[in-house]
Amino acid sequence: MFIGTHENKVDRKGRVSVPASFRQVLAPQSFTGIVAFPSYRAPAIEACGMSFMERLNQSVAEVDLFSEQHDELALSIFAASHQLPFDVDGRVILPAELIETAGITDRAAFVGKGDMFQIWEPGALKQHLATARDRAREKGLTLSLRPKSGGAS
Amino acid sequence: MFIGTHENKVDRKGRVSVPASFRQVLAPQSFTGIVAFPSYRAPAIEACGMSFMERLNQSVAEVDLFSEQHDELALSIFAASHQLPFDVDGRVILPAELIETAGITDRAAFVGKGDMFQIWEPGALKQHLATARDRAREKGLTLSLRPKSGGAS
DNA sequence: TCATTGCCCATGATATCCCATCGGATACCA
DNA sequence: TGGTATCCGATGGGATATCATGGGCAATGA
Repeated sequence: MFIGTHENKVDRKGRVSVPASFRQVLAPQSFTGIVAFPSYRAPAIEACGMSFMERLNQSVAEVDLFSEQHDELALSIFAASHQLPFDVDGRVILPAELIETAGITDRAAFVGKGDMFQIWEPGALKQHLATARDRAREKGLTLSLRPKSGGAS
Repeated sequence: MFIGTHENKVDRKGRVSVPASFRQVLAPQSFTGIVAFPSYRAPAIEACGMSFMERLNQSVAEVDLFSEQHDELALSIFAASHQLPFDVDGRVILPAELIETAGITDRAAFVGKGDMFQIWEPGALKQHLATARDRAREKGLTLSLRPKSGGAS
């Protein structure tokens, strides 16, 4: 699972190290790299491993092929996504499009979210976390825990 | 899996490079090239590898997976399909018929849809993506994620 | 014969590989 | 306990491979 926050440098070539602990999560997967796409609701990059995308693809495949719904679903998931392979040292190059949506310049913050993680401009992340915490407190947000059975990983 | 959007140039001879990442997906298949046919509902070209066409063929044979209407649709797809072999450098020549349905001139945008991909005139794709995104949001399209193959998550 | 298609090579831009360095954390030793 | 050695992850930079693209030329077919 992707856990914790790690801030890394984006070098002059646009490369940034994916945190080692995140790479370990992805290590068993066939594609050695990440899949990244713009977040719908925040100025951030969402990212996951290839196997997560395969799960999404399976879900899409259950919708009738050539239906309008299938087309919309598939496009909204895959069109804006980028496959970012690791180099030998576990770095990726963030495409210009994603850099812009997140407002990233020379630093990038990786935030674990369990199955996925996000990549932020560090300042924007700090603000976002602060407001998120306040809102959660205001609303008194709670979480219902799933039962243990079923073999969660 | 076909992921992401790639815009390439159509040269004077009508050749266009299929994105390298798409070629890699097709590499293990027997036919080194793509299968393309006009989109049923959009001004675009639908495309996939030969093995996906074979799956389509099997699905048509098995009645329970496809309704009769889909059967007709699938047959018309086979009729309108073109096999487009790669040249040595991974380019294909789009037939005039497909060029016209998509309104392509000198640029072609390849957009991944998981098991398949589409080829668009870049401007038309941009519009289509915008409307598709709005529609998806309007309808509140959601996707029930399939459980991991190993167990519930 | 001409037009088209497929093969081959050249080119520029970019990404990838490979190696060196640096710093923090831990392990080790006296 | 203090000091040092070692490991590992992050970072920087030069050399190389890959990709998209353009053009020449030969094989093919009408």
